[in-house]
Amino acid sequence: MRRYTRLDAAQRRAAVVEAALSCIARGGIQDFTVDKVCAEAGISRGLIGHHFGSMSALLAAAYGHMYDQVALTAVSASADQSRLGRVLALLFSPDLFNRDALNIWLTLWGQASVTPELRDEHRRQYAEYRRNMTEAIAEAATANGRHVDAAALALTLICLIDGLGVQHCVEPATMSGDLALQNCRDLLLPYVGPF
Amino acid sequence: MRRYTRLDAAQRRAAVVEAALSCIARGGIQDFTVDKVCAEAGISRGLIGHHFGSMSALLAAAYGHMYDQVALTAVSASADQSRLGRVLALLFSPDLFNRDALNIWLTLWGQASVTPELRDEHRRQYAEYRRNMTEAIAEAATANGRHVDAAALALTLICLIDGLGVQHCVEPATMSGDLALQNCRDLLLPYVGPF
DNA sequence: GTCCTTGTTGAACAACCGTATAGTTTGCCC
DNA sequence: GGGCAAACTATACGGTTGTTCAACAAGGAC
Repeated sequence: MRRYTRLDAAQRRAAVVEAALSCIARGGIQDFTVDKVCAEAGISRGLIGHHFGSMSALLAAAYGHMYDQVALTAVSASADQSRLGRVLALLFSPDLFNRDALNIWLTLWGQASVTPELRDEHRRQYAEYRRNMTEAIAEAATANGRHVDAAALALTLICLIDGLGVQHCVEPATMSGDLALQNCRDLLLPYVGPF
Repeated sequence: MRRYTRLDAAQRRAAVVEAALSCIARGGIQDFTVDKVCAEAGISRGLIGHHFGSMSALLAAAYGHMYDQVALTAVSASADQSRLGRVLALLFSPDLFNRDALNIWLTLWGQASVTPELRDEHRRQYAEYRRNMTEAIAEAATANGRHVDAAALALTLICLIDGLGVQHCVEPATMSGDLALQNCRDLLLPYVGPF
């Protein structure tokens, strides 16, 4: 009888990352431990070291996976509205705007503000995030014949999005995805007009 | 020779809380350990158990201390502007809007979203926070003869404030206190008018 | 000066942490 | 069906975790 099934290295890595994120969603960074992640993934303790080398490397991989997931969902978004409208609808869809996912983000931010490697990666990712958002805002504004400081507005918008996420994470009843989306639209409307 | 100096229980508790917050500011929840807090406070390991019973109780006390600190600073704020203007100027003053303090908040939010006791306390405190902000907004709006949904606007504003704090925490160069304050004023201006 | 409350120490404890490593099993290749 | 790379298990290890507890000492009361 088979005692275990081998997986391709890439597949196993993905499975372990998934398990790590589940643990973080459930109990924050306190539940990001060798024992708990391995139990969640159904593997033995040694495998994390074999595939990732260390727990901090696994955390970095998990961080990257979160961004990949957003980018992946972005591709499949419907195209029947403006780019800005699409991005916002995506960010507040149940797939991304839910307690588990936002709890993971909150935990990762806390780690990023303390761990140099994670912080650098965060800044790289956020720079691209800001660039994309700036473009989307500029598009919407020019489509309405308006002139705005798109970069500044994008930064503000991103901060609001993050804050709405924190609120949903700690007190979901007060901040649904729909309400959060509406808040963002209200912020943008006076500047870029309808989109 | 004296081997140590006794402190009043209240004073010692305050000193330990202060040390705990220093540790959290430096290294997040990972540095919130018995050894590190005691070293920071210059006391022996047994004293935390004696004064707080457990580390989670110490964390709850530290959480409360953070709110007390904001309330205390609020009392000493100058009165030469509207209440809303005062509150915002206070929240983005260097005393409250700095990396150490915001790193503590970020860490505490992450814990609150995972620990039931902390989460309940957070909700209580935020309910009052929201109430105060709603009143301040309503005052400013009526002073300008405008009518707004003050409660909804207060919730949005608070989320923006939190998001700006996260941004400053992880990437201080992109979000100064002055810029954060301006962002909040820009959010409010279209609704409540000048304040 | 002696007592007594209580703030404080320091060590002991079991449980858990992340990492390293030696040995086993799997499944593909030839 | 034998060989082989590598995915995987299982255990051991030193260090750190939070908590407990008996003994000590400081400083006011009297």
